[in-house]
Amino acid sequence: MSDSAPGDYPPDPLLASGAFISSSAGDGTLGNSAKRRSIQGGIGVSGSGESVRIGMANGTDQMNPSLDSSGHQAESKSRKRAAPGDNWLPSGWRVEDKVRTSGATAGSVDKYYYEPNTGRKFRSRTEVLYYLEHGTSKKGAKKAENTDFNSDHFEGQGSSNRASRKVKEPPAGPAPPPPLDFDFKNPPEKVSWSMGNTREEAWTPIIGDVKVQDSVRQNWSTAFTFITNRNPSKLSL
DNA sequence: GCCACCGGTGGC
DNA sequence: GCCACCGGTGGC
Repeated sequence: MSDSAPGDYPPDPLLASGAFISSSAGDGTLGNSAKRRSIQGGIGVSGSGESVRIGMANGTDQMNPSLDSSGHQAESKSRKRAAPGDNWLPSGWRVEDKVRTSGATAGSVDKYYYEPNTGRKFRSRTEVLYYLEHGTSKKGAKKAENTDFNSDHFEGQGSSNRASRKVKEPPAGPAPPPPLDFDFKNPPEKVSWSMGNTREEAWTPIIGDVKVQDSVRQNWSTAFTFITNRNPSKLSL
């Protein structure tokens, strides 16, 4: 059935920042596959109907206008159904497609988004964007005004996401790390990008002679994703 | 009290 | 008609 290319999953979510690197224009099979709400005859299967993907900017955008002529699926609709794929997801985030197994809507799919560091769960793109902007979820936003910049990044990769009991706003701790950690006022003047070895999908940013940390690069990606999703008109800051 | 899950609908 | 989104609640 599924046949995505074997190399679909980067070894490390931190590497997934392909916002500007479109890998291969050939296999454009992604995106549409999740577009359905099949109601299967056999209900009653318990769990196990889920698939998880790593959030990254997949090379869905084809800058090739003359590739297909069977309909215009441009993104002119930017109200609701604006995200065919998950390209808007900042790198590192996970998406989970959860299939409903009972009830009148059995068979339909719910998407959940997980923040890489805390594992916080979101039910919609709207919620994710809100979180990226405010650093908190709408519901948990009571009076936790914490501008503490906890700049130590974790490696989102650890498989330690499991034992989390309650995933939500830290009741007493500092606010979550700033989702948008990028100094728009002082961007680096020059960045060199190099691809170290062929196996790696990611390019490595270098400023001067110093490699840029992965976490920093990821912040760039997150900021880029957020801005282009949220404030396309304010790109000129 | 929390969380996961389903129901229902507004917008396309 | 399809689908993303969110309200509400049942179960733990």
